[in-house]
Amino acid sequence: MKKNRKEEQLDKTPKYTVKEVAKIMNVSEHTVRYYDNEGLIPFVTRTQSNIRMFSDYDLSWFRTVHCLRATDLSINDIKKYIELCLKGNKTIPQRAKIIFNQEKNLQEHLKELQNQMEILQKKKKYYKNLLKNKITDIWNPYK
Amino acid sequence: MKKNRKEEQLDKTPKYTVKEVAKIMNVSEHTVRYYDNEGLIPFVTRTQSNIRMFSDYDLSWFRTVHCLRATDLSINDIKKYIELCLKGNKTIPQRAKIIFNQEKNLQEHLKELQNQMEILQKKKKYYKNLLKNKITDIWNPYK
DNA sequence: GCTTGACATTAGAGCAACTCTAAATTGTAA
DNA sequence: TTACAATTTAGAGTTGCTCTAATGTCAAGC
Repeated sequence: MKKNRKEEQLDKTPKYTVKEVAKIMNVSEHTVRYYDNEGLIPFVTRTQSNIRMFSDYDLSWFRTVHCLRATDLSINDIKKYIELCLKGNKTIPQRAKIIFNQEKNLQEHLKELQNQMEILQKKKKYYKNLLKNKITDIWNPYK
Repeated sequence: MKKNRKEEQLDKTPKYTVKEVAKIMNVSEHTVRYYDNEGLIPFVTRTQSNIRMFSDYDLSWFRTVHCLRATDLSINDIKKYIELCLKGNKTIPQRAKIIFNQEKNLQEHLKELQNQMEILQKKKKYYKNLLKNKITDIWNPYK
């Protein structure tokens, strides 16, 4: 009872190498090191022979970074967000603003991509017809 | 009757400056010149004082380029696609392959973005609660 | 005619976010 | 102990813009 309180539930014992994190998160090892070097994952530890080891807790930071990056927030702005997180509860309004804004941006981006998808599908149809030798006599701008 | 045949319907008279194209296509003027310099819009003409003037026909090429770019095809691959278009009907199978592949990639990208949207919305909810002072005692990884 | 201002042009520098390479180090296996 | 696989770093390279500086063109106002 009364587990699931605060951060304690996320395991902080080092478990995963760069390679494993890369695989789990579906990014390149280069990218994992790059994010760490940029200070985006704040508490990554090293073995005595200087090898990065990520805990589940580190992974949860990485997931946040990955989400923000995948939705096109700049590395610099992600860094600012992480730093706000580290400053505690008083930065909640600022962080909230960033997240709300990010959701709005993604909404718009998704809409745009869905438009492009329609165009692509018209092109697809056009080529399918061409390949079936139904030469489309009418000019089709979806080349 | 019998209009709408082949390419003839697209007006090739120069009409739009770089600035106007930028506005119509919602990209920067730099980008318009960059695409033209890279040879992605094949028939752009110039005034006697060397100013680019785009026709509706040029715009239709630009729209194709824009669609492919917006769905993350590289400049180089777009160039290849345009060159295939210019080589006529014998390149239809190669072009079709590019478009089909592009549609598949976009499908996957959209799915990924929709996943990220779910995560963002959980974060949003989390922050909304925090701002309402409903302190979430339970640790929420969506910081 | 001359200047001023508004646009265009170019070459090339700058930038973000990777991506890759080379050289060094370490740990493990034969 | 020698070979290998994996890791580290600094730094160079790449892509796709983005911006700047220098130059050119043209119409309007004095």
